[in-house]
Amino acid sequence: MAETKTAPGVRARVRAQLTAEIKDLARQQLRDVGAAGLSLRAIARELEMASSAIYRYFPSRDALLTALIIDAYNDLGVAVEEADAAVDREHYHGRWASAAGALRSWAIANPQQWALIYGSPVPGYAAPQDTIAAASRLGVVLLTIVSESTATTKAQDAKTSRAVSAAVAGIRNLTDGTIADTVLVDAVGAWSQLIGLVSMELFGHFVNVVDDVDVYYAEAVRRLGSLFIPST
Amino acid sequence: MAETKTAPGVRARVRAQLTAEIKDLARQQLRDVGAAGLSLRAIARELEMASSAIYRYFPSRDALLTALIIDAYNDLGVAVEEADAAVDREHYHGRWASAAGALRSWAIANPQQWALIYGSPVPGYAAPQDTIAAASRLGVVLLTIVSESTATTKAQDAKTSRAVSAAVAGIRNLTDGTIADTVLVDAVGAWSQLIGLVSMELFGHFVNVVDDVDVYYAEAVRRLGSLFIPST
DNA sequence: TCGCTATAGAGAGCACTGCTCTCGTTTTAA
DNA sequence: TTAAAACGAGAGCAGTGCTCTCTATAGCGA
Repeated sequence: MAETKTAPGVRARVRAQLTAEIKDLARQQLRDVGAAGLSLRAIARELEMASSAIYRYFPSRDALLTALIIDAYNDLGVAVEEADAAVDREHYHGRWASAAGALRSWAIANPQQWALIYGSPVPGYAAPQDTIAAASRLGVVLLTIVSESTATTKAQDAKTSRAVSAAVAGIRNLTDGTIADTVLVDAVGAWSQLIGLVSMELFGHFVNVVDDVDVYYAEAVRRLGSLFIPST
Repeated sequence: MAETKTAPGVRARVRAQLTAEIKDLARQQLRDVGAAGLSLRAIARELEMASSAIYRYFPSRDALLTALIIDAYNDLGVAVEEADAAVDREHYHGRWASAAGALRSWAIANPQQWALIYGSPVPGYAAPQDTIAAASRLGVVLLTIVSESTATTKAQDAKTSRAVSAAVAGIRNLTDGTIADTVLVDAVGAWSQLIGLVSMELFGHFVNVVDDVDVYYAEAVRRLGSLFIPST
């Protein structure tokens, strides 16, 4: 005996914490010098350990970035989910506005992480399978709002072609399947527009174009929502 | 006499050509390894010159990238301008579809250059003033189509708030100023949506979402255009 | 035509990067 | 208690952007 029993894996615990510490420092570096300037050696230096030791926790720089990407997807997903959940279920316009607002707020608060997930794919072009689950959270929220809001009016005839219907078949997996094709097309368009609006703002394309982005974004979201959400 | 008169600057000519050669090799490297992997030394190696000699032509790696960015903006601008010009002036829906189609076609043909201009800002966050002229070409084309198409129906009352009107004041510089506020808001939204759609596709966010992007994009563009272009 | 100056290129070198390999040490599991 | 797995350190390799110094030369004015 005398096994001191330092919990199932005192080593695993310190490992998890050190892993988190590395990611925190990486995020801090992201803020300071951007993804391009993220340096494993600098992180090791700040941790006062040999640079080679970092590789016990992340096998490569890209692996660290991938971990940060997944975290960012989940972070954003949670933010938008909570914003949606904070509004009365029947108030679809409110839910849409709340979710869209949370999207932009999160992006402004974490611009480098936004760039990580919606900017150019940083590594050689590696979109690991691990990310897709986390990545779909945002889409699920937005599509669900649209889907639920139109559930009562689904009798409208969808006069899109069969080709269009097939083109958006994949996205049906994220909905309950009862949504009309025309609405689905508009919803994906609206989704893309939100991403576009936020990216344009954060990446500097709205300079000398849109002066008061707060006001403009709110108006754009409102008009966007009124396209497919039946007026109350 | 006997001045051999080797043209005003034989040296300037070879310099211009070498500069172009460097940019060509850089674009090639962009295609192969992406912006992150672009290496001045590798270019110098292929040119069979000392790495330090490259700095006679571009003072830094970022300067090279900036030059490529400006070229990309102009390239894209020309492509969209030509697509617009190829359609009968009065056929606004056709012009819109043609311009939007050219936008996506160019992006698919030059994905790395698209990433350069609409992805995350690669350098430390330097948006040089030189780029803004080239960058606005796309916006001018899109806004002009919308502006001209609604010129005949500008009598519609713009029931947006004064705040919204002020928010989009900057963009009026790119139009003739007679466009209604509501249309302006929609036009900037449509513009952003096009950027968003193409970025989503190129950056891999449409995997398992939109299966036939060709068909979907065409439909999205059509529906987008019908928002603010009066039906023929 | 001559000579001076701006320009082009070469080479060495600095500080930095990601990553690998080896070698002790320590924790864990059998 | 012992063998195995995990950990950290250090040296080292190949590569990077960029700077400095040096030499040759092309193009200009006198």
